[in-house]
Amino acid sequence: MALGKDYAHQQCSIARALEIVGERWTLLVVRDAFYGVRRYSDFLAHLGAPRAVLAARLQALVDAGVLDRRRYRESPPRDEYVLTARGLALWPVLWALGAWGRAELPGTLPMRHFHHADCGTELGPLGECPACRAPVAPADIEMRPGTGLDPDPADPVGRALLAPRRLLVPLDPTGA
Amino acid sequence: MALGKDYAHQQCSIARALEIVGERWTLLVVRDAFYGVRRYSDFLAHLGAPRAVLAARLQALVDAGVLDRRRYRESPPRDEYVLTARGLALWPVLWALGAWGRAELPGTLPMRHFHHADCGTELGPLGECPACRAPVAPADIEMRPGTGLDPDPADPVGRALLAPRRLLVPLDPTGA
DNA sequence: CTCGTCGGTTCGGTGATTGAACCATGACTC
DNA sequence: GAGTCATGGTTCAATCACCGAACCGACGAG
Repeated sequence: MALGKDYAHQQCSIARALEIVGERWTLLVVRDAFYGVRRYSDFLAHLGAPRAVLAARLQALVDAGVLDRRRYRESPPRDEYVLTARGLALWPVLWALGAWGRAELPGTLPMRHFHHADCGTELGPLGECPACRAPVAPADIEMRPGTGLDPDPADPVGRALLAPRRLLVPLDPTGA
Repeated sequence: MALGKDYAHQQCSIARALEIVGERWTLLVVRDAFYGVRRYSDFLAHLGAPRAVLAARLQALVDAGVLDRRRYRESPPRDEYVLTARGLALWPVLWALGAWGRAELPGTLPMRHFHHADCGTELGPLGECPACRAPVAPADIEMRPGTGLDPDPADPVGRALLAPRRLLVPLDPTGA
């Protein structure tokens, strides 16, 4: 989108945030990173985005300091993309979007449920734990499948994400 | 973006939300609606988006039930775009984006401050009132200019938004 | 009757996105 | 060491969205 050019004159933190995460596919890449996806091929399989776009988005997110690209194996050389602290701080944005989609867009069953891993309570509308009355960090959230989820997705990443799992735990589609 | 086509297979509330508000300019239109902007020409002056794009976004938001288009004068016929309940529910999304931009993107002064109108306390990072310890509805938020704001914007809408004002109160650029 | 405003639509040019094909590296197999 | 496969991209033509500028119709004012 080349947002930097067009939103530059906007005197607004929202516009500045959208310059970074407002492009097509970008927030879905970040969402998958929270779900534990780390590798190019897994993002590709789960998102269905064109390869060139995915490569551009990953690079832009690394440049923006949202993702960190790091070598996890030397031979053959393989890199993975991991959320930085700045990327982890995007969780409230994803939560707010998901909560709005669940509450305001009719005609669908719940896709995924999010629980406070420590106590098992399902998170409230603001992403907080109603039992502990405190905000819950992404690392302390357990994701469980809902009734609206396709029980047999075509891609291996989607299948691996059917199991209850904690956010941010690295995904291994082959092991599922 | 024609998101409906491409995100359709995504089993995710976030993706469904982005189908509606994920396009370029869309969330900035909604932001301006919270600031009190209601008329086509005011959106145009404040956003700087191309006229055709703005018309398409307004229509899409009306179709999605986020904005309501209603006649406020018969002669000459004039319509205004007002947030519906579904649109008002988007406030947490805008707040989360703005909070992330303020906290994580370095090198700028605060643009705007948001206070609980009832008690005057500045809102906390989750959009809640630290004094009252409760979430604050958009209608109860007062917006005050920050030091990072351009003190003399070119467009009349930007000038009208320099004064402290409550969210959702209709904007009248000519009266400022 | 002319001018100005408002709320758009239309238009040609430019830039981004898409799907498909291709490629480089390294491991694994025979 | 030749062939094959997996990974992680890049390249390419075609399409689509976006852009700025111009135009248009309804209406009111002078």
